[in-house]
Amino acid sequence: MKPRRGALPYCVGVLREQLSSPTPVSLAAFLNGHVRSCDVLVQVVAECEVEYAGRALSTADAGCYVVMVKCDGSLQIHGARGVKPVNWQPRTDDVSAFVEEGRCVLVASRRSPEEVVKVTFHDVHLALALELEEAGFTLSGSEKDMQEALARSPHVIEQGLTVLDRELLVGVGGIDLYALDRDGRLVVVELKRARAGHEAVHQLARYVAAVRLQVPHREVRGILAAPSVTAPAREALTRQGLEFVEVTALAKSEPAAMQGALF
Amino acid sequence: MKPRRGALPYCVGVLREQLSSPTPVSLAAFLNGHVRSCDVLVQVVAECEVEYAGRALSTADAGCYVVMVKCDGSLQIHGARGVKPVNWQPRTDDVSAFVEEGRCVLVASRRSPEEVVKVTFHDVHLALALELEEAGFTLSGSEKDMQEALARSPHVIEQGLTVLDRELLVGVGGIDLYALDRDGRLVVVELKRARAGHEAVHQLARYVAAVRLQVPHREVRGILAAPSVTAPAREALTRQGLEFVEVTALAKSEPAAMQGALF
DNA sequence: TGATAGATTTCGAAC
DNA sequence: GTTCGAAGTCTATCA
Repeated sequence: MKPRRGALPYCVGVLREQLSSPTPVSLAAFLNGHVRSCDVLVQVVAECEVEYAGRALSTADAGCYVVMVKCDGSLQIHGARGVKPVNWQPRTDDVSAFVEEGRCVLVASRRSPEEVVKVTFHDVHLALALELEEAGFTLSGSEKDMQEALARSPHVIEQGLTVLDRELLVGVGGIDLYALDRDGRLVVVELKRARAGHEAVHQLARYVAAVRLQVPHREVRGILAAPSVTAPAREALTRQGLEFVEVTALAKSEPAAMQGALF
Repeated sequence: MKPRRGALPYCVGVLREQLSSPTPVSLAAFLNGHVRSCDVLVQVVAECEVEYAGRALSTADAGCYVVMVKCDGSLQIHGARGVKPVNWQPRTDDVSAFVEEGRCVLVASRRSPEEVVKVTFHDVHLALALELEEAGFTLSGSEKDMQEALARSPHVIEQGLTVLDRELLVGVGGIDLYALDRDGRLVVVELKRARAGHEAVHQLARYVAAVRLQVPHREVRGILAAPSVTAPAREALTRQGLEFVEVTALAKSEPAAMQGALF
């Protein structure tokens, strides 16, 4: 790595390069040099304005933001508040910087959908190139985990339930759990990892209708399995002759143990 | 601002404070001193591991991440790829740092839902406190804009249409546009800024049913207005005696002009 | 490539 | 606080 104007002496290891108050030319060179480099995350803290054109149009007035370009070409511009960036681009086909009218401009574009984010830098306070490491990540408690757990222990939903299939496709969309109750009736189970609203009821109703259409001679039950339901959703269930069963998303011991470990 | 161990000389303006390779004690002091300060965004680049317990459970193995805490208490931990952080917490009730077994630990928690994110710092490369500025932001092309435009020019949907109401509440949810056609029939219009799927059809059907219930003696039409529909959604519309009208989300001239301005 | 559904969705508005 | 729906949602999966 050759040192640049404004580069600091401790640019080793994770911190590949740091520029303090770079000129537009050196910022553009810095950006073009590091963007999309393997495992390098580029960050610029600057007064800048941001324009977006694509599925919608937006303008962020000149203000101080943190601009982040990751090695996969994703771009995000963070303001003072919120997890969500002010502007972003999850995938880009091209990210490049240039100097225009004495200012460094970063343009990130993608086709399909055709979109552009343009960042015009005014005062640049800091530019960093960081070399991050990928590390293992595990998540549990998704709907998929819940489905696997209930497929192993269907009695949690109802005594005598036998699972016939998971992710059974009926027309469009898939039935989370397709089962047989103790009386030989078909059971369509729709799972929700969190409180269920009427969309969940609608989904369940669609699947039940699809099964009834395919198997007209059999009785078909519909069960919404979730940790809780909203009141209107429960009414909708009752109205349509569907059922609700309370199931907790995570094994009860797990979160408690985790909470204990954290405090 | 009093200078800390490792603080750099150019800590003025936007860059409130910068620490290079701080000790666990100084990092904890730094975090507790800056977190939730007005307009201050705190960032730490470090080898760390992250645990999350709440709606789900997750663990990120020790690796190099960018940890960001904004002044509203939101937390996000970014890895090398993607706009989405590895871990995050959109709202927190408490963010605090302390030293545990010789390591700085950051804990961000919230009640309702009860959630905790714990970051254990190993090697800390950089810690920044940045003072960001809020600036104006405008977005156009949202469904709300579309609704306003169509309320002004309902003939775009159909000749002779008269808008009676917008966001009319019927039971749960609101009718985007409630209108009267040239023959005096009531018209429920559901808008979508992007391609509409069967959820949009379901929404429309619910609203139409609600209006028919409230006004049993009147004929009620249902129109889905969107730039396009999926094939299954179109079938569902036909099946339920509902209609589709193609409306483009943005005025055709706008995006083209914007694109031109950007390149 | 298109369609569907999940997501620790986030975010904001209405009640 | 609850409920609901939009979002520039994003992302993975499957036909």
